[in-house]
Amino acid sequence: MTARREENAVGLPRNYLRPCLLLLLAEGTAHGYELLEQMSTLGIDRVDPGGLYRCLRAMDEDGLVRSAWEPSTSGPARRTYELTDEGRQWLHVAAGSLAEVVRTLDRYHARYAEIAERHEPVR
Amino acid sequence: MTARREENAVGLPRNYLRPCLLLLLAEGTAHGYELLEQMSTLGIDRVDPGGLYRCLRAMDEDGLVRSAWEPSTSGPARRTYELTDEGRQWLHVAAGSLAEVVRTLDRYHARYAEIAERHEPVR
DNA sequence: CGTCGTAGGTGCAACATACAGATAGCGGGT
DNA sequence: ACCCGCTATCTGTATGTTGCACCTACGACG
Repeated sequence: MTARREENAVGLPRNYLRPCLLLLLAEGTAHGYELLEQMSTLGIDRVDPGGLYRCLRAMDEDGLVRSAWEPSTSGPARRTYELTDEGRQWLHVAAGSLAEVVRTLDRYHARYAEIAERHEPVR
Repeated sequence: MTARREENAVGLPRNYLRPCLLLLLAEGTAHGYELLEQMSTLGIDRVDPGGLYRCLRAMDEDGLVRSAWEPSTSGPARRTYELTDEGRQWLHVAAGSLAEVVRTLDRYHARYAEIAERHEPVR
């Protein structure tokens, strides 16, 4: 039970993190913590740092990004991530998929509106 | 490893099945197998029957739908599902959440288009 | 009788995500 | 010197959602 985060709510697409990170990296090289903060500008707050770093490493292994340790002048060392050509391609594909999702969801909504009308007469 | 079903592609929202079934049921009482076939009209092909029936039973337990066995004249017995008021409410909420998802995805796309422009100059 | 179409169902493994820490460097305050 | 808070990365584990592979059962048709 444990009242989980929120009674099974419908949420963002599966595997949404990857396209988000790729987009941010397409806008410019960055390191993990920076990306973590910028995620909120994409409409996601409360990103799990663990998941984010794991995702970055997975993308590194998949060759979508290239990483390099950057000795910091102050504070702990940071790993900067740079998008590869393959990553850019992947981003393009993902953007297409997301557009497809939007189309599907629009169809859903149109259909929902139709039946909702029947319940709430024109005011 | 097992060659993963499909290179981790980005897909539809989490828990999308529920809102879909609720919408179809809002259009009229139906039984599982019927819903299974109608799912394709919502843009989802290849729905897993197991998952669908499980989802229906879960919604029944949650009070979103009411089910009744219908003795069939020919073929196996079928269980018909009817939307409850609570289910209708839930559908409304879910539709709102999905609209929110679309808004988020639109923002994503706008931002993607901006950087894509830089790579493909105006032709 | 075998097989097809209808109808509902179980069990399990893989995967994605959430939660909860651990570690570690640096700077500021006391 | 010590702790605290901020930056920064990472691990371990529980939980939830999905997909895959099956199984049962009824009726009709050849």
